[in-house]
Amino acid sequence: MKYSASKENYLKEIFHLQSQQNMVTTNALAAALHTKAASVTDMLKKLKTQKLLLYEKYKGFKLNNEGKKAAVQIIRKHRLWEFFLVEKLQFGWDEVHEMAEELEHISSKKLIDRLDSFLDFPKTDPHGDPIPDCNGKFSERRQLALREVPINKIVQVSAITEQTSAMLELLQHKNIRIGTKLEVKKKFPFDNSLELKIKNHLIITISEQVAEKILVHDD
Amino acid sequence: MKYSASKENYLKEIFHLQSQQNMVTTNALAAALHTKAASVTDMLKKLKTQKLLLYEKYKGFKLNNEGKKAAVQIIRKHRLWEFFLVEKLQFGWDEVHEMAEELEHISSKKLIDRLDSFLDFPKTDPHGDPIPDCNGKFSERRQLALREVPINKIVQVSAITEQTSAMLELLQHKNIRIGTKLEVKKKFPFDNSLELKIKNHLIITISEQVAEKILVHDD
DNA sequence: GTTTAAATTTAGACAAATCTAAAAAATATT
DNA sequence: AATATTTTTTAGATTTGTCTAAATTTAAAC
Repeated sequence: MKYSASKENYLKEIFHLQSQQNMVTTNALAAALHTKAASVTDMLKKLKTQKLLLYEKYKGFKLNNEGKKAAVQIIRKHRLWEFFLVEKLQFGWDEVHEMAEELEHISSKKLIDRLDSFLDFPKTDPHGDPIPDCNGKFSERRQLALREVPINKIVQVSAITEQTSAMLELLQHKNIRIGTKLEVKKKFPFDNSLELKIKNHLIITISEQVAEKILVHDD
Repeated sequence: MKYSASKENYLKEIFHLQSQQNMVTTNALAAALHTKAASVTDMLKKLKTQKLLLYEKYKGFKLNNEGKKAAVQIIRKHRLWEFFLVEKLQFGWDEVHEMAEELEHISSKKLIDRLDSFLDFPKTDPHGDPIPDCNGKFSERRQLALREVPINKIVQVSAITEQTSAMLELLQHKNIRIGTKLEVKKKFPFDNSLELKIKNHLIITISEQVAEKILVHDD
């Protein structure tokens, strides 16, 4: 039930790669973990012995249910800590990843469930990625780009697809972050810019380039 | 500037032992760390090489300034995390130590300084031990047992000298914890029990046995 | 002041996680 | 199909932190 930080990093990374492309290769995993293929092979054998992974030499590998469950718990921790760092300690998106990489290995399940409650059960992390609940379930909501949202519909920001500091600066200035409630009040066909109402009072304008990078979901 | 979790545990424990008895022995350190004397000797050599420790074979050892500075930073982290766990995540005193043992090894100084600020710069942890500030300074205040406090003087609870769960239960019931403001309204010479005013309104009674275990300082 | 006991250190081994360099298997190329 | 290339795995070494058992030093007892 408790794994080393290194094993947890492997589990998490395999989970990510395997949900993107269904074929995960030794080399790809090595690259993602900034390590060497030989080290990956070594670890795969250990994870297989611990029954977290299905693995046949030269043939490929993937997480079994046990492995996936473990990976999801690590992802939950990572994203909850990121949320905490941004929401409570006032860090920017771009600063929190490394810290969360350490915090995600804190073992106590009770701690993370209390943190979840303290943060009021957030559904997405500051980058907009979904946070699984304490049973490992992701609540999936249909996301769409802000520029596709109909006029006068209230939506909530769930993700930003471009995570640059230039974007962060712009959004901070305009008071937009994950969880912000918005309503599109006007669309200008000339340049596809939008006028938004934020939190029921402020009116701001954003450009087409920004509007297509902001993903939202129903309120 | 960054040390392994294991080294940090050694530094912290040497610091504690050396501030209690000025002679720290290999065996005492081994016992405190639940390890063996041989392992301690091995580590002492490494800490000496890293110039954190003054060490002469068979003669003894102690932290130098560098080592003390490092130890204090770890103690700061441990105590701030304990405070966070109790104050924000609603854990009891008796539950937080193990979790803090892990959290204290999270490396970011910026994180811990932000946490300090978020918690409003607490001066003592939930066990009443002082929390050093971001420069490593302990703010020392004169403490005295509650039974020694003069009538009608407002004081603040700074420590409980007996950390049992029976004591915790009693104090939780009576709404007393670290930081609580108190005023002794009456002393009964018959049994040395006290009547206290808590937070300017509630009047409660505590026994002599309890009153001698509660340390307070000026408000 | 020897001898005995206790504390400390060394020597050698082990587990986890990593690496380099070489071997083996699977793919791709002609 | 035979050869070349890429991918993956093995073999053996390294680092960190630990251990046991034996040796050494210091302290205590007689």
